[in-house]
Amino acid sequence: MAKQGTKVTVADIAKKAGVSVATVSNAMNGTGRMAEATREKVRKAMDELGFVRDYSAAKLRTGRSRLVGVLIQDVANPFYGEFSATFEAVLTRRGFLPILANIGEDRERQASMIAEVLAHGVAGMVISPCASSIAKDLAPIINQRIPCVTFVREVDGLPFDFVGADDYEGAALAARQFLADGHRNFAVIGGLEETTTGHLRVKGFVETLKSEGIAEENIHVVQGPQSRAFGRQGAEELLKSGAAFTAVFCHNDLVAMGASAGFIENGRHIGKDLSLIGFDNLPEAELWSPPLTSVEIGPRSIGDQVAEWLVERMEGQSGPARATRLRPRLVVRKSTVTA
Amino acid sequence: MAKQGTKVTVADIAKKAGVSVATVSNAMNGTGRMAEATREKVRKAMDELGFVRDYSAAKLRTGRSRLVGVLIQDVANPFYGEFSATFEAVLTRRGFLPILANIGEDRERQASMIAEVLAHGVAGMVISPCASSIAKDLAPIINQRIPCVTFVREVDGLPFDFVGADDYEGAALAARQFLADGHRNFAVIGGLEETTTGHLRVKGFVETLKSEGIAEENIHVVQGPQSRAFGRQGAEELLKSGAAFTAVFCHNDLVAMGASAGFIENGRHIGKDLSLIGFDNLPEAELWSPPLTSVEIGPRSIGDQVAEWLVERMEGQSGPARATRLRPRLVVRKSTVTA
DNA sequence: CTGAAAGCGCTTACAG
DNA sequence: CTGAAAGCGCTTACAG
Repeated sequence: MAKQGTKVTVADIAKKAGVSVATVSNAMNGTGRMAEATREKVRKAMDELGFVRDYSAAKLRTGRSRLVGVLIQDVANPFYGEFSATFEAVLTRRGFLPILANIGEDRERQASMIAEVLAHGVAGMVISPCASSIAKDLAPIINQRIPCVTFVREVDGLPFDFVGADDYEGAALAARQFLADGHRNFAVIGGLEETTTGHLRVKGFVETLKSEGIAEENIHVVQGPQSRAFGRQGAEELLKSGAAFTAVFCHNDLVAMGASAGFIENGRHIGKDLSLIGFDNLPEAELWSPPLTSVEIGPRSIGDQVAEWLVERMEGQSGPARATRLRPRLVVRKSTVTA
Repeated sequence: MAKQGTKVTVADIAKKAGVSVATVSNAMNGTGRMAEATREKVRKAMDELGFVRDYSAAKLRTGRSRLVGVLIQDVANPFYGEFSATFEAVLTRRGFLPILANIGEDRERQASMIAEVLAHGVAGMVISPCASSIAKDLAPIINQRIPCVTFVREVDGLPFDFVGADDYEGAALAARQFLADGHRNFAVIGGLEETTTGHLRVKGFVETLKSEGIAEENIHVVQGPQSRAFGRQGAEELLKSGAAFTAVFCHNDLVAMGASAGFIENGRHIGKDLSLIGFDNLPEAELWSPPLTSVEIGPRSIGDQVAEWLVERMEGQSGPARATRLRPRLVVRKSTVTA
């Protein structure tokens, strides 16, 4: 059935089907009008010759591509895994395919991956910028005039749509829950201060507590990378400092899971003598023991919104840059108890 | 600095630098020999004009591409997330970029994603085939003569390299641990029988027990999708059946985490009256409460090996298809106790 | 090294 | 619908 060896082109299909190359192209792309019988003839010829179209030739001719760049911190981080899965589902449904690159927290790698992805001629791009990014780092995307949506982490001065969560409010929800449960001594295992998420979550938590009369010396903050390892390390640091606290807010669920292990190993009992709140409400949060109270922001909602906006832009919609911060929701489970 | 509007081509660079297009191309690709001063002139012109090379044009001309297709079940599954991160790291270091597509357990989607990825002119492809796949499903890859490595799930009759884990032996390790701990009544929450992993893990576990004198009626098996949700459902089914068991082997850690929640909600105590073993040793296993005993097979080792073999093939290495099943290792933690 | 040219496989404007 | 042709931006063989 499939011809092997030399490449099958639209010209071969045209000859086989007894039509012009223009008709083959139109049949493939659903452009122009044509009798159903003609379309069927073309389809049959393609099948018989084992035709595989060549998007890179089409891209060269039209300037249009069906590839989309996705630059994230690390796809092994479950938050970005969930995001990517949703984003990919929407994009492939629309006929696009994602090119994925992990950039870590490395501005140099981010720059070189932006360049690589652009060189592949993507139709659009989405990026959650690495820590300490500034607008200039993303300039090549602007110069290429391709649509881009940033997400999760915001960078000032960019002409791109942004989709994130209301990090400040999410942290405030955690603070209010702890206060309602009667806690008076707090700790935070926060994310990197050089990211908007890291900064805003610590800020939202601390400011909310202070506005309710909690003194600064009763709020102990450590900050670092948003990883399981740092969660555990943060827990150990807090314990070693001798600080008194009964309620711990973590940058995200990964950090909370690491912290949970760190606290338990050192004799604390989550959901008994220690309350713990995470962020993201990953699938594991519900299954955790005890089930983890978490601020839900929905990587899947973010993925959907990012994909929608990017597709709109790729389809030519113009207008000023939009920004949305999805409303968080606190999912209370057994890791939080009254003081 | 960067010219906006019209596209900057090698011809523009050549004119600006006062060299030929051949020299520009050679400078870009490190081909031919040339004075360092010439190379520098070209680099400078590229910078000043904001040149972005066009791989799709190069691909059309040479037939060679720097894109690689990655077809997996679901990147939101942490196992595939870890795999993808490792694979991506190796591939980008070698100058390739991955196109990622999730195929679920859907043969039709698998077929259409294979076609899409091929149409983008990838230099190679890696795929963990969906359940019930047969060799014919992957025929388009063979016809296109592009290198391919399959992994995790094996399909008979394919001329591709395969990288997986020794699933049978991994399950046997779990069985032997339970036996050594004195258990006599067992349950399995297995994966889909239509995948080699699902089939071999159940088989390895059950056969090992039987060979040690355990009767079939003391081994209760349920099988289904390798998800958290099925883990919980499987736990509930097993409890409802009234079967007696003190040791449960799960297809993987995701299933084990779901099962863990299901058992705990129904009054069982993991690491006390119930022993639990997972598979994959995800980062969460160590942090779980109680820490989860798991068969380690290493998505990262698999990612490394798949990437190495694919790159070798893309660089032209021929020879018969290779297959390796990485040796599993049981990581014993507190979710397993003596009966 | 230069310079001029061909050609990869498409899409599309054009005349019929 | 056909048919013939141009051209997207590269790489590369060729003669110098």
